[in-house]
Amino acid sequence: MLYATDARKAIVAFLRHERRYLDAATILTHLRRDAPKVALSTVYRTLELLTELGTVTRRNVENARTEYLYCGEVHHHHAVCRSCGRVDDVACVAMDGVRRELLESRSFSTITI
Amino acid sequence: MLYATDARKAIVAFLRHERRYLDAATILTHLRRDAPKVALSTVYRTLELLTELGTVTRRNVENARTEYLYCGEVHHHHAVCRSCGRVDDVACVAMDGVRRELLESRSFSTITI
DNA sequence: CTGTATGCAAATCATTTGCAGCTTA
DNA sequence: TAAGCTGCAAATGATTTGCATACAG
Repeated sequence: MLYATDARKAIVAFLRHERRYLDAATILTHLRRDAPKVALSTVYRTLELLTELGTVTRRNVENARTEYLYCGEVHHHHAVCRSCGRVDDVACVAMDGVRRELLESRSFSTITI
Repeated sequence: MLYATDARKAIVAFLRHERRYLDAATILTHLRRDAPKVALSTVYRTLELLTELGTVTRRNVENARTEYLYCGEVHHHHAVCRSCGRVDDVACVAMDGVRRELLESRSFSTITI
């Protein structure tokens, strides 16, 4: 059984509010406001859990770091602004044309976007 | 001035032959055959250099690792096989349709693929 | 109460860096 | 020879793990 602890609530609430990719250390820093004694390891463990639950996605970036983004449970895609990092949801169906184009332009048998 | 050292020659030759993304440790292991005393730090420094020269591209993958791929100097794209990791070059022009599709499907003003 | 989560510190793992000695041009 | 490399070992930085304690259900 999963426990709804304060640390977890705080992390989810924060990620849900900040709709952009963030790394664990940054999340911890922002968390200090309300939950001052949360440990970095707890942030990592929670992010790992949320990723498994499908509530959060990760991406690997430069300098051997990982960034996390809240994205609910329904499958969709993201458009990320290169200057401010803001993330915009893109409906699944909106990618169909792109997929078709890729399939036609070359000899791919399968394409996963 | 750049020196054409044995370590560098061996690394470039190997990457050129293995047309897939590999991490530094793996490259070193394969290198041991001909050049047994090459250090891991030399592999990293060489990969860094080759990346700056545009001969190699990097990608960030799971577990805080970086993988490198030999790709010459001419700008192009890659199609990567998910099962064997083999890489196929995709001419720049072949991506134009994809770019156009993306521009039309949503309100992007700029797209870099 | 009992299974889960947490904080803390120590352990890992990939990558980087300092430096004295070795090579290439 | 001199500028550029190299290996080695130690330093770094992100992430993970062990463990005894604290907490949710």
